[in-house]
Amino acid sequence: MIELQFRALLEIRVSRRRVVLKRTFYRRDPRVVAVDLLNKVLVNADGRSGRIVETEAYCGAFDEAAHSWRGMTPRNAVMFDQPGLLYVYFTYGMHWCCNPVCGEPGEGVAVLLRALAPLTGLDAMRAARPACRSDRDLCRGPARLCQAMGIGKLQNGIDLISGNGGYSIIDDGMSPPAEPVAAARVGITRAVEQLWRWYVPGDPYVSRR
DNA sequence: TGCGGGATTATCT
DNA sequence: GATAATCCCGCAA
Repeated sequence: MIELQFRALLEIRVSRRRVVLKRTFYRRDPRVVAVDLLNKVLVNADGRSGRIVETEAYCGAFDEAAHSWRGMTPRNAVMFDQPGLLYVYFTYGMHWCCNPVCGEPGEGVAVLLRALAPLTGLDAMRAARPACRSDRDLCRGPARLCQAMGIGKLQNGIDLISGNGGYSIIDDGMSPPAEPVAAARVGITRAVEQLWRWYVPGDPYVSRR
């Protein structure tokens, strides 16, 4: 009986989270979503989790640095799909990076997750990143966090809101920082002047200061 | 602590 | 055929 009540409570909580997250992603400018995602928690159902401390917005047709800038291709199709899906892409011949999709279906906008502060499942993260020397570097960088969290080709297109793909983003009550730092995006050659990277000021897990 | 170069392949021109 | 939303290691200081 008690367990049933607990379960019901948990489900209400989870569904509230989903409502919050749906509102976070749906019909919203990726530059707003990028700030909103700071201090939220990326969760793998296997127990690994980390707090999002650095993000970048990619703004579709009017952003020359976005994969979606030239329109839809097989690779970037998920970016044009429903908000709340995860767009995962392969780059530099060996790395995976992940982006929650936001905005309106068809817009092609998303937010690159660039760094996490590891919270739980550190042993699994270390095992997934044998080359990593320091826990500080486990999730400090977009490809590092994917490797640590177990995100790759198979996770392209999973739904973060339902959590059916094994991953979700959770609001555990911590608000985004009052004064997020806006900075230039990393590793791009076009639209470099846009300050569409944001991070938590002073956080040691941010990839570049 | 910080820099420079090599790794390695899907994707698009 | 060139490029890429990067990482890691070695070396210098």
